[in-house]
Amino acid sequence: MVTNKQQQQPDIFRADCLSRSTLQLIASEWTPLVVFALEEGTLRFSQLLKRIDGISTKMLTQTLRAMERNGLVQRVVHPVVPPVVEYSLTPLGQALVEPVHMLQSWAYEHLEEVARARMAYDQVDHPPIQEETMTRVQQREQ
Amino acid sequence: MVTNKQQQQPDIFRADCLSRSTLQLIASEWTPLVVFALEEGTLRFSQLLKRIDGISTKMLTQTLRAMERNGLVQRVVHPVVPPVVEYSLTPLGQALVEPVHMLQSWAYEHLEEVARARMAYDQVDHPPIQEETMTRVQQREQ
DNA sequence: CTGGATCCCTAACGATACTG
DNA sequence: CAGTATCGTTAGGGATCCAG
Repeated sequence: MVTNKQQQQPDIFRADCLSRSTLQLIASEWTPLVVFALEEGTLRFSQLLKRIDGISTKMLTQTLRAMERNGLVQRVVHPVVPPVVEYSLTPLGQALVEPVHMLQSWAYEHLEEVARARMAYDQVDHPPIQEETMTRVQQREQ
Repeated sequence: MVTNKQQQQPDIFRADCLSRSTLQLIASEWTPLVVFALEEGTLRFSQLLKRIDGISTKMLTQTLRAMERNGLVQRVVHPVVPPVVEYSLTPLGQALVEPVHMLQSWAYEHLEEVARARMAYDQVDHPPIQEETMTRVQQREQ
């Protein structure tokens, strides 16, 4: 039975297309960072926590669980005390490395350009952007 | 002056690195879709609204404003009645097209793989994922 | 027509404390 | 060590009405 609501032709513009939710896996604040961190190999929970500056245990757990559920990471629990849990990318997760790297490259390369654009925008009139139209991320950096 | 807190070497793992917030421009639910929509040319607000299924006027406005501020889109207001406002990608925004396309490709190609991973995960024991560990997006698709 | 302003509810998230 | 549980705050975001 492959007769669900899914089209043969995925269409990112349709709200009910699976590709939408698939794309949004990486539209999370942390997923790309986890991908980067695990890119070079297996890491334990605490190692990830240290590597990814600013993430809380809650968000790390949450992100890892979601990624595991979506088949991006593998979670291996070693039944010892104290517990050892290792995370690594699955092949599916590794397939994501390159695309996400391109985003990183873009970010690195255009970092100053973006910064300049912001300053320019903020200086020009632009009736003081009301808080509602700023994302948390943007406010953080003020 | 280039002597702000920014390193010569951007480091995505640092919370205070500009590249972090730059990367997160596209970590928004809607930004990638706006990029896709504007990829082929200029569109008006209402056209974007129609093209991007499921977006609200508020989120579209918000997303466009953020993208404008960050130099990704250009907003042109034609002083006519009724008003005409056109949006298009700046060169900076166009530079984002390719990376984001790779994500789209990844999503399209691995769509079923992800779906299968989810089903497999959900069937196996896995003490019923508590709501807290699911993102809104994930809940939506249940 | 465009899109700003409000209202309001919910989900996201950090911080902290706690357990197998 | 690797999380889970809980609490409190705040941002996200839909719906709606309004103005230029």
